[in-house]
Amino acid sequence: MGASKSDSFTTEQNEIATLFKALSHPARIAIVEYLLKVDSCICGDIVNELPLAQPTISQHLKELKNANVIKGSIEGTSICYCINPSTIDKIQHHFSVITEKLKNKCC
Amino acid sequence: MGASKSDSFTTEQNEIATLFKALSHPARIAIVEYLLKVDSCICGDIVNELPLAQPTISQHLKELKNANVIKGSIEGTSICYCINPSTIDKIQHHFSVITEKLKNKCC
DNA sequence: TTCTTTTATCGTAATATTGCAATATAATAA
DNA sequence: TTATTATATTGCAATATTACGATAAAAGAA
Repeated sequence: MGASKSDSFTTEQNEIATLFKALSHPARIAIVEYLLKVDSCICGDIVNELPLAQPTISQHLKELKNANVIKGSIEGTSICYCINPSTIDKIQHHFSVITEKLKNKCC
Repeated sequence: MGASKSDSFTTEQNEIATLFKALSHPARIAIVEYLLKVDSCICGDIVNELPLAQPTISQHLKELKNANVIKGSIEGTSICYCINPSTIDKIQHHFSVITEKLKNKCC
């Protein structure tokens, strides 16, 4: 074996895990931070900003897009990527539920 | 190549990525959810709860512990695992910073 | 049209993750 | 002491991820 047994878990568990996986690489964190810094941007900017080759960044952008962390829209010759606020909300909600459950509990 | 170029990114970027990586597997999400449900628990409970073999769960617990998502303390013959609230706080803070930056911005 | 720019995809090598059987370790019970 | 119970570690096969050179595709410029 070696593949994760995703069938054995709920859809919700798989979804939130997929979301976290999208954010589990420093390059993708750096991309999100850069998008936040400049609000929206052209992909070429990211290629100049990060110490990775263009195909690698394109691949990371694809993963972030698949997980709905970012959105991309064609703008002339290049593509404008930006953060998808609803996904950020979703993650934040997940943690606020955890925080709520942690209240009045100790170990 | 194949290894992630973590040297090329900041310590903070690597730290938060490592945290997300710990939460990027449905089994580990299920473990966190179970710990929240019962507050604290004995590892054996988790083995009975999840559709994975004992060594696999032990491995997932180790990863969660390494990332400080959970804490484990010896309690007689078994080990009591529970959520580490400060790590949850750290992640939540990360997202509140993002949410703050997203305000007054649009794409 | 051809050239240039921007981004995506393909192919592939290096490395990491996942899962589990077998085994080891540690602590209590008999 | 020898079980028994609970958890960890080892070793390994299957699979996934990461990175990038080469190449393709798409769109505007000359």
